[in-house]
Formats: sequence, C-alpha cells, structure tokens
Amino acid sequence: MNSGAQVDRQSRILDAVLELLSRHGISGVNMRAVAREAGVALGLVNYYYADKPSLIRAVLNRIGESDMRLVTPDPEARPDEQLREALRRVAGPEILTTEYLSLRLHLWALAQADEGFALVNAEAFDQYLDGLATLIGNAKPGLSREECKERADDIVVVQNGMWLTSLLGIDKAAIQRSIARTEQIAFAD
Amino acid sequence: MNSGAQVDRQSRILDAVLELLSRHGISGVNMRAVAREAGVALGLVNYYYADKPSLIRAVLNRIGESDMRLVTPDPEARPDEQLREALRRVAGPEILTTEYLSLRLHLWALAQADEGFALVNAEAFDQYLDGLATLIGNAKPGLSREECKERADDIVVVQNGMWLTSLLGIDKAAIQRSIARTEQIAFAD
DNA sequence: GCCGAGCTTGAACATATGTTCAAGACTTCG
DNA sequence: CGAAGTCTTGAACATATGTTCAAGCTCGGC
Repeated sequence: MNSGAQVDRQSRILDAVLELLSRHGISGVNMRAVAREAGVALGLVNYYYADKPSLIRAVLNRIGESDMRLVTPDPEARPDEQLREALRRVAGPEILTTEYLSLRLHLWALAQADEGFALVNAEAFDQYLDGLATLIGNAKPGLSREECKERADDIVVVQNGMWLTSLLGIDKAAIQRSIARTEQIAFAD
Repeated sequence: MNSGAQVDRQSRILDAVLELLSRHGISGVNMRAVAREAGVALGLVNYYYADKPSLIRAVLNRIGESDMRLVTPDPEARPDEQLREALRRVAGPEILTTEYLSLRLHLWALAQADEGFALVNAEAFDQYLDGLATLIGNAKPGLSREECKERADDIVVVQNGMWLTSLLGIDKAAIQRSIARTEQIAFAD
C-alpha cells in the first residue's frame, strides 16, 4: 500500500479526464488519451477503474463535491455575508474560466446522454439547490422554507445562464449585472 | 435530378442526426447509426456529406436558422407585442421539450469541443442577440442601440438559464417566473 | 428501348478504441 | 534477503467506426 504515489496516480488519471473532457469533449476522452495525459500506461486506467463508465462516474462525483463547496458557508461570517459570498463565488475567477465552464457543459451533456450519469448529476444539483435554500433561510429568517426554495430556483436559473452564456462569449458586464440580479432575488423583501 | 425523393433522403439524414444527437449525444452519432435511423444505406450518408464534420456542420446551420425564427417579428403585430411574443416563444411548448433542449445542450458541447463548430455557433448566437436587440429597440424607441444590446445580453443570460435548468428538471413555476423576469428587463423604464 | 446522369447499396479496408492479461517492478514486513 | 501483495506496463484481441468504391438501380430524354 504505497499510499502517496497510489493516490497520486489514481488522482492524476481523474485530472487527465477532466482536462480532456474540458478541451475536447467526450469524444476526446478515450482510455489511451487519458493514459497519455496522465503519464501512465494504458493498463493502469483499467486497473483503477474497471471500465469507461466507472471512470466517468468517478469524475462526476468529484465535480459534485466541488459544487457543494460553493454553497458551504464560511462559519466565521454573518448569515447575510455567507449568502452574498456564495452568490459571488459562482462568478469568481476560479469558476468563470473557459476550462471549468467547458467542463461543466460537457458533464451536463454527458448526463443528458446517459441515464446512469444523469442520476449522479441530478443528485448533485438537488444538493446544491438545497444548500442555497438553506443559506437564504439563514440570511432571511422571516422566509418560509418554501419561499427560500423558490428563490433558490430562480437564482439557479440566472446562475446557470451566466455560466452557459459566459462560454458563448458574452460581454462581462452582463455577467456582473446578472450577479446583482441574483442578489436582488435573494435579498428581496 | 429526382427532386422530391432526393431532398427527402438528404433531409431525413439530417433529421436522423438531430434525433441521435438529442437522445445519445455525440457519441451516439456515427455514420452507421445515422444511416439506420434515416433508413438509408451507409454509403448514402457519405454521398451527400463528404465526411462527418460536414454532416455536423450542416446540422449546426439548420439549428441556427430555426433559432433566428424565434426572433423574427410577426409583421402583423405591434412592436411591443412582437417583443413579448418573442420572449414567450423561447419558453413555448415547441422549445421547452426535453428533445429540443437536449439537442441544444449537445450542440453547445460540440461547439465547445471543436473550433470549426464554434464559429458556426457563435455567429448564430450573435445574430440572435442582434435580432433581440432590434425587437427591443422597436418596442422601446426611447432606448439607444447600446441600451438595447445591454438588455438583450441580460435577457439572454436568463433565457439560457431557463433552457439549461429545464433540462435539470427544475420546477416549471420557476420557468414562468423567469419569463416574467425577461419581460421586466425588456420593458423596464 | 436504350443511354446517361444522378442516386443508392453494402462489402471492404484502415484505423481507433475498450478490455484483457501475462509479465515485470516496487513496497512492505518478517 | 525473501516472500507476498500491490502496482505498473504494453502487447494482443475483439469490436466499432470513418471512408472508399465498384456495382446496381432509377428515371428522364432521345
């Protein structure tokens, strides 16, 4: 059990999938290309991941986890600041890169094309929606859970639009205005 | 020049691509599957479309044309009705089907993965944005062209979000609220 | 009826891709 | 060191896929 290097290689394989998926879409993700990008032999990919669907599922799960971090509150901050922070984070520089957005897009497409992937994706989406509704509830204690969920739904529409439209190369000012719009929705009286 | 049947076959091949792309994504689009779905022989696909990229480009162009129809004004109606109609059309029953949305998603993913496809797609997007800005200008003559473009940008963010989020299975009421939001943006004073 | 041009077919070829596996390298522990 | 277990490699196999092509079909015009 060579803990360091093992995790390293296994993780590098996932990194390679993310890189290839982001740059060339699912057509660019084949076992040989993954192995090359990760700098390992072909056989090793199948050693850690029984087959291609398993490999893709592992990638989906990894992305789902990083999405949850977006709505994980910073315990230091006040509730309203937590919410504002979360709303700005989705348009932050780490997220609004072509690489990340392109990856998201390909993952959505993947989920749309395959029942199994769709389940993993839908669950992550529901958790994100739930996390966002909770943040809203904390920041605006007067709202019912239903109202919070409604606002979370509305916000996610705009957020997804921001992500998608960023990829199509819209003016960045439109993104800033859209962030403001999500804050209006969240904090409206 | 057997006009009727020829156009029919050639068009059926494009239909087949759309169907396969929508259901299984780009991985499901291969020459054999296209031929089978269209009910023609394998060779005929390569007869009409020199190679696979040409086939995909033909599909992208076809979708681009149908997008333009969304912002093509009905000359009978008043300018503000034209705009309102256009804004409601994008969430109409013909558009908001899983098949169509799934197709859009896969086309975006495709454009993201391939430089050549990206160009076709970006041009269609710009034309759509332009058409929308024109509709806004007609409905609100007081606005400058710049202000119209700004509003069109903002609306498209929400519209893209509606499309994408519909696929992820959000509550339909959120879509209705988002349409209202696009109208607010368009008609704001 | 027959010719010619365009349309249609499916076999054939070259290449790409997922998966398996026997063999070797490396690590850990006695 | 040496054995046992784990990790790593690349060749090999079966299948899938894009493309080509020679042959057949269809149909309008002579």
